[in-house]
Amino acid sequence: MITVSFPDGAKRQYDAGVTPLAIAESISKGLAKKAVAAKVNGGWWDLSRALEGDAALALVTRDSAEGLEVLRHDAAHVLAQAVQDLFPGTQVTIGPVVDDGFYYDFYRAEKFSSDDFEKIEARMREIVDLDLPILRKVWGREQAIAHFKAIGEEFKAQIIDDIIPEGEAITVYSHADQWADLCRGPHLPSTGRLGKAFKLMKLAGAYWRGDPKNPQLQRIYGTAWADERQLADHLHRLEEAEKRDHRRIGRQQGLFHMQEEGRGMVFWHEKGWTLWRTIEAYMRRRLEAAGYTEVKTPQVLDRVFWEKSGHWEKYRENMFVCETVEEETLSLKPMNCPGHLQIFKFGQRSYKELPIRMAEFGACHRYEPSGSLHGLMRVRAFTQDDAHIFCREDQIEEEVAAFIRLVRVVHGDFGLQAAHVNLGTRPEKRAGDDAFWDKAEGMMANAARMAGIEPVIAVGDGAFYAPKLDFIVKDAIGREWTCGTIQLDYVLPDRLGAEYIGEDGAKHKPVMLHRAILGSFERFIGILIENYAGTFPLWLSPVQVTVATITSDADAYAEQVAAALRAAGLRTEVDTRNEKINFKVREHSLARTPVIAVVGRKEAEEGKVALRRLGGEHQQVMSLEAAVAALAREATSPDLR
RNA sequence: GCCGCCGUAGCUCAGUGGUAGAGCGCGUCAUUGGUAAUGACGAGGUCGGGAGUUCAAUCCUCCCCGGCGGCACCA
Repeated sequence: MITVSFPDGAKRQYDAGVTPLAIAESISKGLAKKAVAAKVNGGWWDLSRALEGDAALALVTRDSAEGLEVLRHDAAHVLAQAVQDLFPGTQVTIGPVVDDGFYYDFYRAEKFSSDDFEKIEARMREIVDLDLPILRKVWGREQAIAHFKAIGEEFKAQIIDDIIPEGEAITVYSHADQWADLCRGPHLPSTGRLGKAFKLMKLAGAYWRGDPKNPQLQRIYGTAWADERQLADHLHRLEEAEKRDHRRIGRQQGLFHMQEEGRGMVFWHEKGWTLWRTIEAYMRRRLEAAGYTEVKTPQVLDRVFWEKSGHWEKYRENMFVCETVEEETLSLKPMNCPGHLQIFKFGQRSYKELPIRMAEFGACHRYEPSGSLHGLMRVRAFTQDDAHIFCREDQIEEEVAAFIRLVRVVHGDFGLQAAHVNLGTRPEKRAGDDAFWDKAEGMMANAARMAGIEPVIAVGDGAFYAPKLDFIVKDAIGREWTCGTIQLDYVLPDRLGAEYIGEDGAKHKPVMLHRAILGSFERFIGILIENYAGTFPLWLSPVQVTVATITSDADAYAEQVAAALRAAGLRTEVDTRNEKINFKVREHSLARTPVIAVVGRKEAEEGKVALRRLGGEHQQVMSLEAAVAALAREATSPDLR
């Protein structure tokens, strides 16, 4: 007999060799049905794998996050079997679980097409219906390599050879005797338990082990859920997210466009640019209040300059380089930092001036790989809300902490919820010894704690010269975006010879903090469009009020109303077209105008306006003065409230 | 950059080996209507670009460009 203890503290006796599935059945039929795997003494365990000794057992059910992972992993295996059944000669590689689903990478000379999905899904459903038992076997290393080589699975053999450490048990899971895959597990007791709430989603290319020098594989993505309802919900969420796509809304609302002669470059139309300028004016005020000064540095600088900064050597591939008729070689700036250092170095600096917080809305150009471009999210010409804080080492923590507080306020003002803060620690390839990194990472973590935040450690994610903090926010539908960063830098000030005179009269090197809150205006506006789904709050909306007339008798009065609103700083348009009010209301509502001020003969006579809020069903009739005052108050930027 | 898919009117999309269609939008005219579509008429396309096959290509083939989804990249 063995003793099995449960998460709630209960203990029960079973015969040795009992399986978690049998235990689940002994507790309740429902539990047994919902179970997909188990945790034994904290580690994953198959439901059908016998327990030989005392154990702490937790059953994992299909409706839990961990249970879904097991399901998805099995879905990947069933996909792989289906593909190999239908397309003999296809080699399998790996098939992990990802957010919302799974994928499997295949190697096959012929191309898959999404037209094949239907056939593959049908075969997957057959495999589920067959309810094949999933069997776990432990093999010796040589046996496993020999087996996979013998059946032509070169990639699998390579995984064992290269990735799995000597001495580690090699487990193979099979679907009855039909199909087998190298896998760590755990897996369901049989394929029937997977259910049919899965769907193949898309086809993509991927490199074997992520390296472009390796063979190109074909990746099939799928999604899988505990039941049909969850699958339907997921597909619905995808549709909703697509409706928020900033490229679509940007076109619909006339915010911006891009065209092929300027890949990765944005043509900002009037409304989009208004949004930009509103954000910029807001940021300028926030920065000024936080003790920043603003500068502007050249767009194009000589090659020699970039050689000194190190960019010519390290960043050349991403730079837009141009030649002049006088045979100079110049480059558009990919970053603002070297420029800011020139301003710092101009004349002599005293420790009394530090910290210097030097901001620039710096327009940068980077030659990004063509395949990485994506709407406003990844562009080749962008404007950073950049700043560099030059300070003494003992000022770092305080500056970083103050920055974190500023970031939080700004993100909140744009309706973005703080998710977490990542501390990127020492990468493999790095400058500086361990003592330096210990100290630098410690300072960043400390600063975060000073601002009331426990950072999440992102191992190896730091810059090569120092650690950084990245700020992750959540948008209105729960998607996460990395927005805002602060990076420590001892290297560049040194390399470009920045110094200040200390209290002791000697020269010292300043430390530099690179930081951005929005990142780039382009990307941030893209995020905002998706966060608000194009329905911007009043203070941000490119058009805040549209004055719409009912009859042409009110045209003159409408202009008067608009003039009063504009005088109060409200971005106002007038619609005196010869159209019915229904038509105008519909059109301006679809255009997401926050306020429609309707004026007809009655309002003109009484000096009133009828305000209709976007999405609202009622109108508020009030005097023009009252409307102007109310709207002006509501439209106030959050930093001025 | 690599792999796959896609490219028809301003937008969303249908369609055929015999030089094209819808809805919305746009223009003109009529209509002055009280809170989510007034009606009539009209204009608008080298079917992404180039080459090839064919009596004939928007349709088939190849190359190029671009878009989309991934991968890789993001000192």
